[in-house]
Amino acid sequence: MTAAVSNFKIHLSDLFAQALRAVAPEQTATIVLERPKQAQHGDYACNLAMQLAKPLRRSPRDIAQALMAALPASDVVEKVEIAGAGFINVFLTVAAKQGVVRGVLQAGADYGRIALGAGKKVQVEFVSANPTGPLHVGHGRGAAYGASLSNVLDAAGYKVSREFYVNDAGRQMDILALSTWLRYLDLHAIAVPFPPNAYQGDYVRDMAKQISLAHRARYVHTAAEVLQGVPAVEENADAHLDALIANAKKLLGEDYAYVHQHVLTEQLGDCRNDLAEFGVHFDEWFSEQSLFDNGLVARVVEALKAGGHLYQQDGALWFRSTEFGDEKDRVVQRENGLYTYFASDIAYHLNKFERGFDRVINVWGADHHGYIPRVNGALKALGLDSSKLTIALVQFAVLYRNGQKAAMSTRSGEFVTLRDLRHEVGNDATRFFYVLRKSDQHLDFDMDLAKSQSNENPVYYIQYAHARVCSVLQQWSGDSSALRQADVSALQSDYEQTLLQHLIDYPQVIEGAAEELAPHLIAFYLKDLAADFHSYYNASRFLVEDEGIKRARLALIAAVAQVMRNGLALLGVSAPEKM
RNA sequence: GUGCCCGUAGCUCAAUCGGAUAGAGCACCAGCCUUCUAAGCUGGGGGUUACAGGUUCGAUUCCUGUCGGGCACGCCA
Repeated sequence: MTAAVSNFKIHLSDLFAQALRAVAPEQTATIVLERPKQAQHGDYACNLAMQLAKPLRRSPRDIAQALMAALPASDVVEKVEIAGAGFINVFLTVAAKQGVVRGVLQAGADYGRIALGAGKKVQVEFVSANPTGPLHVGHGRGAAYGASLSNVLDAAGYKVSREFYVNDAGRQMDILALSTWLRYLDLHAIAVPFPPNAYQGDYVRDMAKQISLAHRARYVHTAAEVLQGVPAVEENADAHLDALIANAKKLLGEDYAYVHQHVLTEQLGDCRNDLAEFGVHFDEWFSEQSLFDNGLVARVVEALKAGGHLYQQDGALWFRSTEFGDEKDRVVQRENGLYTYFASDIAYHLNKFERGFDRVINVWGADHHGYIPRVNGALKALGLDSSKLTIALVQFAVLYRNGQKAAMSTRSGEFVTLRDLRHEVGNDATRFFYVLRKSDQHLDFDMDLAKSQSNENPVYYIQYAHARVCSVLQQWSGDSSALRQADVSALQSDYEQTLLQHLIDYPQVIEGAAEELAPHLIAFYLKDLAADFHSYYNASRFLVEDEGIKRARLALIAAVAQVMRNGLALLGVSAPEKM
């Protein structure tokens, strides 16, 4: 079992460990305490007796009986029962559970922060979209997941660095630069057919207009020059594009770098603004080009060569990734002398490891899963500890509009952008919807549902609960900070017990979400907490005559609101005081 | 064809790294507002967990096979 965080869990584990030593000193079973689904099974259940049944050759209930007798007394334990096949169910005293209210109110925004990470440095790299156009809804999920995951890890006590890998070195950027230039030529009445595999979006025309406005006819060349030696599109679309790029570089000379830089800066800036509006921020924007500029790509290839992991074939340089479990070997340097994306990616990962992170997490689209073995292989070949690297795969979000799949293709220009989605659905609902599924599950994002009726959005359900608490506290108009010292011994009802236990669970939810890299657990927890609060709200009154009861209940719901704020903050969702 | 992921209520999804009677929302039916927000609550019907075996005290969970769906299999990035 991993390090327990809850005081109750640690305490009870310790008690059971003592009982185990007394009953069966030679046994070393792990002590598992879980929260039963049903309240009648107590607050915590231990299956130790069933684990021991086989090695001890005794019936589970006998062993449970012995363990129970050997269990040291504790002032937080109300009673212990044996149930079912041999479960040992522990019931905590009400007083012990009530203590959580004060704990939450005193810790405030820090309630739920745990020491699991022990200050270890972890890097989370996510989004890392090619800066060749607006982010689309698929990127949005990676952004929401990566940002929420980073927040969760931060709350779990890790020192988190959020990073965006900028693919500014590849062919795609050249295609974007070319696309922009061709649109620019079009503005200057130079008739060159626009290739079908170039970037079609309107944003390309916009950039062309900017350049034209700023530099007039400086980059104009004749159609004959542009098309000189270019093979027909119908023959080979890729060769057609590459030849156009080559001509662009030749004709523009040093100006090509300007166009290239301009479109990169524009798109990256747009991407950064888009993400910032979405509440997604990065500590580092890491340039792929820098890996070439400082020679790290060349160095890493040399290192692999020196280690005997490379070989020459068909004029290209191959990495023997099959030795590390990959399906086939991979090219790191092409016949034309250019390094592959894989080569710069190895260099990038080496760089990550050299920066001294204890753990590196890559958030990738699930379509990249075939890429994992070669990256791990390369790390091993370089003598690095590949277990420090975790790839978190995020399945694509499929957008549905009018009950039909919305086509998404960056080049065709017929896609729905993340920005469109945010504006139509709202940032809160968008962030929440994205992390409402396990990340490796397909996500059907039904826009019509998300934007049509706000009351169908689960995020409003949680926010509404928070707003209700705020409303009650406002009408009470007392000193909220005084609730920290409130006597909460009046909290005895089933509704109140349920809420207390929920609040106690919160740090463990953080722990689980951090360990499993699963921020969706926070979303589900908050839905459950909100549901229990709404039931409580409908069944109880808070602003009652009895001062003691009133203060106890207000303290409880103030604690509930605090945990909601904390949880929603991790997901990047606001907690409005009024709705 | 090979590899990875997935298959749970009519729909969208849960189920505490093997636990007790598989749970929510939506939809459907019936109720609850002259007192703190009805974007809420209460109750009801809904299941051979795709299928067939196996492992053990115990399987939605682990293993094998079949069927069905998604993704990936470039000297692209």
